[in-house]
Parts: sequence; structure tokens; C-alpha cells
Amino acid sequence: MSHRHLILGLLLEAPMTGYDIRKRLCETMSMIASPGYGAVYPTLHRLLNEGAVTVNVVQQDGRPAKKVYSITRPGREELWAWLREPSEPDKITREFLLKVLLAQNLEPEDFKQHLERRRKETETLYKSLEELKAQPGQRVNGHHNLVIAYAQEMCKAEMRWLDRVERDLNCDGGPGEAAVYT
Amino acid sequence: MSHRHLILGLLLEAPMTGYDIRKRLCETMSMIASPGYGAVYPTLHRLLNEGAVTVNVVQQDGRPAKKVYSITRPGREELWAWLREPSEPDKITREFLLKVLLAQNLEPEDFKQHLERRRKETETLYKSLEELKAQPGQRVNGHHNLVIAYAQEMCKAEMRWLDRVERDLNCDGGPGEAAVYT
DNA sequence: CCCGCCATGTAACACGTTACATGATTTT
DNA sequence: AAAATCATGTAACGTGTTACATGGCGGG
Repeated sequence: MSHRHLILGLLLEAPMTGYDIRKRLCETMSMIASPGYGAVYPTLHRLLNEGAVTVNVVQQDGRPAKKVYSITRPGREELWAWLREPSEPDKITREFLLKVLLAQNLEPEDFKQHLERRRKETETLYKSLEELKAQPGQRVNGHHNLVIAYAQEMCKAEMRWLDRVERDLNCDGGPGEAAVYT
Repeated sequence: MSHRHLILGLLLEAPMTGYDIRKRLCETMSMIASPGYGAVYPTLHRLLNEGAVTVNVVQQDGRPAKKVYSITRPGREELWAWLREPSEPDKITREFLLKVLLAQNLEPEDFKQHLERRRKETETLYKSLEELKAQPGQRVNGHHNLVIAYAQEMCKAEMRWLDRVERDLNCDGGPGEAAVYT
């Protein structure tokens, strides 16, 4: 249950609607998750009838009524218990990496295109993270910067890796089996 | 469909049974995926009745009969087409990172424990990757080393990040909001 | 006038995890 | 004698993705 704890964590900051939650995730935390409504609302319903959150229906003129969710005492305790538990080691699920692995069955040109595209994307991501850091007022959560720093560190590592792969590719002309990549 | 292409990719190397596939993934490619049988067999069945693979039933004495799967021409073409497509940007799904984000609501001591545990795990992973590289004969796939190098680069980046976070934690005593993490 | 934003939700579908069932052989 | 290995598979369950349905407001 990944979204469950993520949502509880957001509600810890401030009460929010499902719409807000989804927006927040997609806008300032898109590197962590960008769920559709089909993930957000059902999760909130579950949390509600398990007593981890409460609703407050707010009528609005013109606009449809809001449902503002707040975290409850039991909800907070569940979240804390989960937080204290050690997190299990995680996989590198990147589709890109899987393609790298299988790309040896591809034309070298296609492989190089993948690398180039990746480099551009990584650069873009790095810059957008830089902008996120600079945004004033957005810093609701103090540890948000830690996460951004983490993501940037990963970007840098990826660039280093790309450098190495491309260098090897140019040196010994193609992905030969002799390359050792120490 | 992540497992689908992963399995097709393995079958590109050599015909295999579902059991073999799962073993291979869990042993030498565990950083990418370690699916249960409930993921492997159904996927193979799907691939089979879509014509992407073929079976060859091999009787054995004592042991139950094997079903050795091979990739077919259409299967190879599907895989190639997928390989050539650009891969979409991926999220940092790490449970650990989510806990870091929310850990500001935790006692600093608990947070430090998470960091320490993570450091140890990362070190262990790095070393096990080093051993994987050294294994002779295991190098069926030439690009396997690229993936290992990638994973190691990520490990190093993680260590750097941990260094920085721990240094900051010791300097200004706790995750203060003033820290900027440039 | 049409499009995007606010705001909720459901339904179909696909997929993965976990646990179970079977059963002989080889290793400890 | 117990446990792990080989080898297949199914069923329950949870959860995520996608697409759809609704409906008024405000800007271009």
C-alpha cells in the first residue's frame, strides 16, 4: 500500500481534498508519484471507513461541494508505526535500464539514440529540480529538499554513467564483449 | 507489461522453462525484478496463446516434465519494436525515500537509524554487484555489465547523499528548516 | 463558443503478491 | 528424517491505470 501512506503523509501537513492531493503529487512531487483519480479517491474512501481520516464537506457556490479530508489520531499512529519500520530494499524498475540490457540485440544506432534521449531527459529533470528548490513558499515540508537533493544526486550519477558508456562506445567501436566497465 | 518484455528478452538468449526464468531473475538480476511464480507462469501462458513463444515439453525420469519455452519470430519482432520505442521517464518509487520525506515528523533518532540502515544496505548491495561482475561464465548478456555499472553508480550517489545528510544533521543539530542542501 | 479548471466518482481491465497444492529426488 | 531443489500451476486478494460520466465557471 504505497499511496496509502503517501496520502496520510500529505494530510499530516494540512487537510486537503482528493483533488488537491492528486494535484500536489503531480505538480511538486511528480518524481515520486502521479496517480490518477482512480487511485486517489478509492484510497481515501478506504482510509475513511477504517477511521484513519475524517471528512468535512464544504459547500461552495457555483463549484461542486468539496470534501476536505483530515488525518485522525489513529491515522497518525498508523503512519508513525509504518515510518519507524525499516523499509525493504528496492528494485531498479526503470524501463530504460531494461532496454539497455536488451539493446545488445539492437542496431548500435538505435542504442545510441536511447542514450542521447536519456541524457536530455536527465538534464531537463535536473534543471526542473533546481527550479523546485528555488520556489519560495512551496517549502511546506522541510524534508522536501532532502528528496530533491536525492533525485539530483541520482541525475548526476546517471550522467556519469552515460559519459562512461558513450566513451566506451566510441573507443572500441560498439558494445563489444571485451569491455569490462570497471 | 514489464515482465512480458523482460521474459521475452531472456528467451532471446536461450530457450528456458518458467522455473529457469524465475531463478535467473532472482539470482543474477535481482536488482531488476524477483517475481513469484504467480507472475511468471501466467505471463508465459499469455505469450504462448498470442504466439510470441512456443513450448517444447521434455519428459524427464523422476522429475516432472519440463516445458521449455522458445521465442518465436513474431515474439522477436514485438520485442524489437518495443525496444526501439523511447522509454517513458520513470519515478523514484523507493519506499525509503518516502519515509525520508515524512521522517520530519519522527524523532531524529529514528531518522538516523533509517539512514544508518540504508548505508549498510547500500554497501552490501555494492559489494554483491562487485562479485556479480567478477563471476566468470555468467556473462551471457554483454550488456549485463552496463546494468551492473549503472546500479553501482546509483549506490555511489546514494552514499554521497547519505554523507551530506548526515553531515548536515550533525552540524546544525537536527533537520532544521534553514538548511538549504545546495 | 470551446477549452481548461475545479471536483467528485465509478467500472473495466490488467497485473502482481501471496499462499497454497502436488510430488519425486537429492542433499544435509 | 528433514529440508531443499526441481517443476508446474491456481485462486484470492489488493491495487493501479485508463477511460468515462457529470456539471458549472471563467478566460481566450
